[in-house]
Amino acid sequence: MTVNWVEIQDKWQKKWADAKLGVATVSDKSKFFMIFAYPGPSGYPHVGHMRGYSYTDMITRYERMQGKEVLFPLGMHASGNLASGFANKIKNKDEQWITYLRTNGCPEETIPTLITPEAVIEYFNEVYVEDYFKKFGFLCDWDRYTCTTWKDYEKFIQWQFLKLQQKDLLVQKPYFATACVVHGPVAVDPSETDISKGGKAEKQEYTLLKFKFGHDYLVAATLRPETIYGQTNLWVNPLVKYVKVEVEGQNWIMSEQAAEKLKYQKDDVILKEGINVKDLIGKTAIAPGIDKEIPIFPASFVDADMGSGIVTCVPSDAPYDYIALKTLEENQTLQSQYGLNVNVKLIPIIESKGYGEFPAQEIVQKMNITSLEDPKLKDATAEIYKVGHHSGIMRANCGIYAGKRVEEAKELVKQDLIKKHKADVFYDLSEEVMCRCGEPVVIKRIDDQWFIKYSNQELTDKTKEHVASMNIYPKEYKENLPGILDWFQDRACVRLGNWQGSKLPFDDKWIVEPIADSTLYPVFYIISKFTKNGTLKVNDLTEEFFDYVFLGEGKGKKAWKPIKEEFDYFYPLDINLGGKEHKTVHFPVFLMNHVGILRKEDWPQGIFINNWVTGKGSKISKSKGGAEPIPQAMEKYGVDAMRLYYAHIGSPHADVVWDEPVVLNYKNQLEKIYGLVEKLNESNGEAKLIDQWLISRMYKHLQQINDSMKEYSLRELASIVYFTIHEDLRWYVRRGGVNKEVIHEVVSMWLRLMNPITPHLSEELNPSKDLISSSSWPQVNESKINPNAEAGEELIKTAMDGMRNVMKLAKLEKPSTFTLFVSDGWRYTLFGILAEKINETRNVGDIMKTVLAHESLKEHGKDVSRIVQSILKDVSRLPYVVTSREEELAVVKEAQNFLSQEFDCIVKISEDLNHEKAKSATPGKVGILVE
RNA sequence: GUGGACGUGCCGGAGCGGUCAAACGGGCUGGGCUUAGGACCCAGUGGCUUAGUGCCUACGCAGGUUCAAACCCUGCCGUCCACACCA
Repeated sequence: MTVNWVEIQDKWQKKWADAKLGVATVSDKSKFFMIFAYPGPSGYPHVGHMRGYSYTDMITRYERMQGKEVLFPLGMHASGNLASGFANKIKNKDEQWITYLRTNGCPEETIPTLITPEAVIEYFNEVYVEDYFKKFGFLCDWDRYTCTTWKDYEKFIQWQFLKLQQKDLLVQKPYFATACVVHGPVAVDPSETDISKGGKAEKQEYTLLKFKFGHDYLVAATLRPETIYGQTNLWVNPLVKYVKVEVEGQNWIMSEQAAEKLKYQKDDVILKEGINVKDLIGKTAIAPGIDKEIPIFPASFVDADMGSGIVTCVPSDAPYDYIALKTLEENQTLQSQYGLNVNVKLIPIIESKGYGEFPAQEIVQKMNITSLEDPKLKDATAEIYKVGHHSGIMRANCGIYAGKRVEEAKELVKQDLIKKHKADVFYDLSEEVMCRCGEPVVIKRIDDQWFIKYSNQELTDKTKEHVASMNIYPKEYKENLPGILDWFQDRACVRLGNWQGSKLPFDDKWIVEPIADSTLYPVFYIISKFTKNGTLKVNDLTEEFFDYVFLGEGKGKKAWKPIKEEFDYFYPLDINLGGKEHKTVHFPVFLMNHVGILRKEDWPQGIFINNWVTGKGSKISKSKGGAEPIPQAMEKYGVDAMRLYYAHIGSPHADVVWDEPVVLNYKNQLEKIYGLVEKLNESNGEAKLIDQWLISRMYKHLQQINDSMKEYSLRELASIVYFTIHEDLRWYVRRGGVNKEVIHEVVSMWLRLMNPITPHLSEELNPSKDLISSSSWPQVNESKINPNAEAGEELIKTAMDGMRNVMKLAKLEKPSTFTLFVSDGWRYTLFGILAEKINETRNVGDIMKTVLAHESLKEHGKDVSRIVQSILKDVSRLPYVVTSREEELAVVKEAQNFLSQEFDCIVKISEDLNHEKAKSATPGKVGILVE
């Protein structure tokens, strides 16, 4: 059978739109407001993105069916430089990107127009909504769609920053930013949106040690200031060009490259002259902190691009230093070339776990490293650094730091040296980074950088307290959040340069940085409706207006009343859903801005974290595949199959792998269901015993679903609806169920349960005119839950198994006659004394307590455990409620009918309780005799 | 480094102290249907078995708590993720 999914999708999406199902208005119902972290215009959404988005639609559909007034709005986070990055690639006719646009269905004539950020944003505003969200069946309130680069949004952000300032949550202080030498600040991260190279680079804080050298200073950059006590000499590289520069009135000597970088971090770095390396080697300098004169030696491993191009040598704890020293000691030619007499004694300074006095020496010997070229040196350094940092204790010769942990001493030594002007701070990148424009990226000091004061103790405490009352899924994240909030420090919130975004209201050279302008925005969906429909003009969005609507301050104009009413109705936000990448930045700032600015009753109520869809064996990415374009995927699998895949393949809070055959399986499953429902609809027959079973099962499933949906366990919902119920219905059909009324009742329930995950299928299979998407969730009817009916089916299944087994053993192809011996099991009463307890509770622990407490069982002594186990097994098999033997036999009669058909043979029932087969049968089951 | 998560059958993944040789899918094997393939339907899929759903061995490794542990505790090994102008 083939189902035309595309046609079905289009048909129902149109009907939903016509019925305006997504439109949210103030009503007397209770409300449900949910969003997902809006996307940015970085490209087309891929199968990974659609996962979390789909969850939002599933949850809001579920809540809508619970009778809530649902607000599910959407927007585009276009701030930052994603759009300009995108536009630049098209402008530069980047083949890869143009192909990417084509494969994703961008019309040929549109491609050349996407050369400005504005055009890119506009294009994606359209594409996201029309080709992705609507096509995925999302029931959003499109009247509220917003984009962060629109004028009305800017007004809102400016208000937000005014409030932050008024609440003293903004501060200006120096900042060391990663910046392109031409374009200003850029983001250095693995996604490489701003840069063309070096995404993995880290900003490292070096301590710049100043070695007195005559009237000048040699400056050596180190990541381990605490090791100054072990310094034996300085390293310079004879092949590196060194220069003398004037910095803050002093002369510093460093590599030319370092001086270049330092210009961005210090004022007035004036180049004075080049230095001849030969004038350095063999001389001495005064080491800071220990005030000791140490020699300057040559070493080839010193890199002009790293740090200052001068390295202080600590051979006891730095493998490179140790090997370099060894090499030099053994190289008499080199020594005499520079007139050196190298005879260095190692100084033990750190007590590292598992190592002796000289960890560097030890590890180098252990790893058999003899040359500076050995790549293992890197690992050795990392290992020593790790052990030293982690477990190290400063030894007795380390002055006032003796006995302190390395971790602690590091910071103290640094601070102390800086205070005494014997050191400075220098930032550098751990590897080379290039801007998209081809210029190098450096670390640049910005003096008047604005920060949001997330370190504010009151704000942090209030937020932590609020988190405790929130609904957060998964719960592990709820436990982590307080820690994250404590750790969260002040964060730069504006940037200089040509970015998309809102201007800072009181200092308009700054553009609000994209993370800072996406923190409080759920409130804006209240406003966007009115700016879009013309009720509000951009100029109406004054501080007074926002204060009135969002904070309830002031009297407000009459025209603002309905807007405030909407805000008061829909706020607070019930759930904000976002990927796990948002855990440490987006969600904390989202919370803190709400807490910092809004009234307590408007603080968010919930967070839902969804994990990723990964490619097979690797992260999903545009180049590596796995990023199957959605339009093609929708056609190939159908939207419902994809939604079901998302819901069922794994917990929302675990990563899953995008695996085509698996998605096809889900499509297949849906088609099986489609076929089954069609077949069921043709049924028109008698009521049978099995009807009660089916109805009972359905209500039990519903109960279970309702239970798990309290936590939005979409996987559980999917599992029951698409697999367990499907299986039940197949059994129903197999057992000859044909009751039209029952089928109608069950299918109608089933379709409604399907709506959150596969809305199109549910509508398509619905015979009635009313939309399932606007119907209500089925109600549990406990009186229809019938344990006896279920027990009966259990018996039939067991008898079937038994018969099959017996046939196999007797090697019978087709026996003529079976006799079923009904054991006395239904009234079987484990040890007599337990009967009451078992009837009272099915809880094994409770039964257990009775067993253990009972005198007469003590005789079983040491073997209690075993007895307990056997009792428990029997408990589990006792089919629910003890009834009369007549009822028992009625069920067996049912089995008799069914089994004789199934096996095409004669099935008899014997009531002979003394027959050996009846006696040997497990309680609650049947003994079987075959002839 | 800091913080977090995870490790179950041929595979994906349930189970979160007793109804567990382990749901549900997939794969594989056998049977049915069919001209054939696909789809669909049925059965089987740790080992041994005196056949009684009985015994044994299993849920990364090693211990511990308990009448009872895949599930709780401790240590170890391994995998993955987030860490601040990327949203």
